[in-house]
Amino acid sequence: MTSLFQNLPLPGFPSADPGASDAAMTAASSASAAGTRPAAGDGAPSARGHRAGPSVRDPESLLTGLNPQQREAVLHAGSPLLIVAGAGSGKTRVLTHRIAHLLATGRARPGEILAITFTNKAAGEMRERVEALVGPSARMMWVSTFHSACVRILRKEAATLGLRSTFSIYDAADSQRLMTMVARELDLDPKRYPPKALGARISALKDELVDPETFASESGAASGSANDFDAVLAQAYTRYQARLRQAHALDFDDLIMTTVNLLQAFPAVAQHYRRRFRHVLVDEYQDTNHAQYTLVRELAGHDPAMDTDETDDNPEADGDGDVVPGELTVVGDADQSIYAFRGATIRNILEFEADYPSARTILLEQNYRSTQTILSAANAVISRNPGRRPKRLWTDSGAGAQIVGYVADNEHEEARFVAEEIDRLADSDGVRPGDVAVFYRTNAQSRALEEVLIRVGLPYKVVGGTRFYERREIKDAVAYLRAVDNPDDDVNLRRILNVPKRGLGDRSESMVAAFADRERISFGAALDRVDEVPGLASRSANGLRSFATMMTDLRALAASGAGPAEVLGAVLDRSGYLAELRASEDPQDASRVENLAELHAVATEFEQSDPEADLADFLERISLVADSDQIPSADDADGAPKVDQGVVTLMTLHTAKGLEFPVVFLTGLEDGTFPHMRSLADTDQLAEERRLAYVGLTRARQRLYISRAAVRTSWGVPNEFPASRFLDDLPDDLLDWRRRESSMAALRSGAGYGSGYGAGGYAPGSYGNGSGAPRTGPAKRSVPPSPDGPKFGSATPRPAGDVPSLQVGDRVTHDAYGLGTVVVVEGAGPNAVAKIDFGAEGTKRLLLRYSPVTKL
DNA sequence: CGTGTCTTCCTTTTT
DNA sequence: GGAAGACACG
Repeated sequence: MTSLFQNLPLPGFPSADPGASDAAMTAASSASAAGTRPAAGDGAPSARGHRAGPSVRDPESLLTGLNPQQREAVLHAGSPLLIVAGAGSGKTRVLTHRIAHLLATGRARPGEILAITFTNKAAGEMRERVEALVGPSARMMWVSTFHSACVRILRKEAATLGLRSTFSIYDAADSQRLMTMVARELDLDPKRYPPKALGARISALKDELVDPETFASESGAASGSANDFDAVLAQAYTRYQARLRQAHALDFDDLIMTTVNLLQAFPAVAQHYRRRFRHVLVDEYQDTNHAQYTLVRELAGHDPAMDTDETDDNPEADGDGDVVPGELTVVGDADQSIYAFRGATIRNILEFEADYPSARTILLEQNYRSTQTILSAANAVISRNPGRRPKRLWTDSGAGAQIVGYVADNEHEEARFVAEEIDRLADSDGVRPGDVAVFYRTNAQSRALEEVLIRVGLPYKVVGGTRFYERREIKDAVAYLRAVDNPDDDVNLRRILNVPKRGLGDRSESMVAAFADRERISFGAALDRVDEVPGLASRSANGLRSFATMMTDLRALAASGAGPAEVLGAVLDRSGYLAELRASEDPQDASRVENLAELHAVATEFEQSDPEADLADFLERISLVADSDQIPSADDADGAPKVDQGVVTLMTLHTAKGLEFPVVFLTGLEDGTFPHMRSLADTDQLAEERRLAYVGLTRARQRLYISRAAVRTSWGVPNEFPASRFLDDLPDDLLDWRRRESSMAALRSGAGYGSGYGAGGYAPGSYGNGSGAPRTGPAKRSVPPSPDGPKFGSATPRPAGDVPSLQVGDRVTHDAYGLGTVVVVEGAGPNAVAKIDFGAEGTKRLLLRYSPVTKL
């Protein structure tokens, strides 16, 4: 989110940030934090570092307590710097001290610093910590996410690009709706060209800075030599961008790409920012994609092949010629790169030295977070990744407790174990709920955990998942606000046209749309001319007219200076949205009302923290909130008046990056769950899963638990999963298994089902330690399910030898789908995946080990 | 012509 | 077990 610098003036005119509360937007949990912050403009530091006035801090004192490498990283000057920071190696400390040192020595002024992080939370923390070191002047730095920084630049320079400075920002859901509209307009068969797939490809293209024209010519679409899909994609991309432009909107990827385009097309603009940002610092560099990488280069200046040292007292090259490049510092860890799926490329960090030949690299390997046991486990897992630069974390803080392992029969049992263990730790070690985090691979896994936590009464919070801003009622309300703010925002306008129901269906909508198309105006503009739209039934016309009037009135209200909260109130009122929900019997609708009240509270708070802000500012802020921005912090009282015990935090492994907890539960360690099914067949993806495991393991400070469920129900069907291959990598002596195998496995081996397993089978007691045996499912399909075991037999894994070896064209039969033909085979052996066409049943992608498929 | 229910996908991970 | 689209009904 953008809150931390919400009120910073645009580039070039530094002034104080009134300190808008950073935690205010933490979605559902928002209510608490804001009120405790200093009011806008009172100039008091919001954090602990109470140094009145422009504190001139002794630079030397900033080095105390740092190890030699950290110290070096703080002091380095004169060339690009890569800090390879292992997990828990004090990276944030180094970054903040480096910034503070720059300021304290006068090498930089606050306004000359641009620090980029991936999450707003990280940005807020960094700002607070620098401020604690050097005082309020720190507020003049730009500390923000890539996306927020780009929004700021784009709003300032909008005119240069012929863009409205009040452009809307489309989030993922908006983009997809727009893509669907585009696909329909182009009459695309949604089976062959799913809007989602098109959207994903377009997003990837933007990450690579490929614009529609370039794609059309490079893919051959322009010359007709492209394959079908690319030709369609080129068309869709072009149209999608046109629609965005027409709506005065940018999607997430545009924010970066457009900024890069701006800087590249207008050297004067680029120079302006280069002159301003003498120090560019990028956190989590391993997660940058190509567009972000280029953006950094544009902002920091290309490699200083020049070695004219940029001396301390002449940081400004006020020449008329090229600006002397600023100093670039990047921090990252290739082992923690977990966003390749969305375009991040490790290349950026691996080849930093090639990109910037004069770069200096500093390695931070000493870990200040975890016990040696935890680090050894993490090292063991990550060292299995091929082609990585060797790096070994170490600590001098001692071995600590063993890692506790647990094999549950199913996900409910697993959750019960987690809850009981948290309870036990509270009694025996005084562990508070707030000290504990539970991680999982996919959001869907949170459900079983939540059920148990509710039952035992442990306070918890799920971070991410069905996010506040993705709930239907919130999206609806926000769509209203967006449409009020930007009359040309077709996507949002059309979303709410018939919400709540006003008798305006597809028919009316498409007529208006057709009219808008013909007149080359936006949908919103067409609404204001309803009377000219041909062929409308009078009932529809009336409905449309009163809708248009309502929107006009709401816009007038917003223009008259009403704050976001007031506009929101008016929207909910006049649209009848609230009335409809209130009248409903559905208990779900009651909670929707509550959520809307929550949104209203957020808006009110926003208004109070910043009386100047208008609707557009509010919308911008809520567009850029991230999951990790809602992580409960210690001072986030969240309605707990008693001694603050905090709450257990549930989140995905991805969200967990950058965080640490005294106690960590890593759940769902099953092949197919984690590593995820869809990555089993691909080495690169598997390597990323392994890094994800590494990230998860290294979050723990003192205690680490790993667990798996033998049977896990995913979308209705209980499936049996074998132990995760990552468990094999953990040295036996680090582990204390509380339960080694599931009841079923014990039954099988104990009851003599073990014969016929061959080398791949499990001997009792050998669970989870690396015997080097090939990974196979422990199950034999003929075993009858136990009473509370899986009731659906179709997905029981089988020993490696049993997996049918299929070839394209083979005829097969499936227990549930019947006869089919193999279309594609991916991978081989136990992890082979086949696409099979079952005719009327459709084409399915099946992991053969789990599928009751028989070759005919 | 609009609304309600039935079916189909789905789920990696996110700014 | 959920949301979005397809289809049939009023």
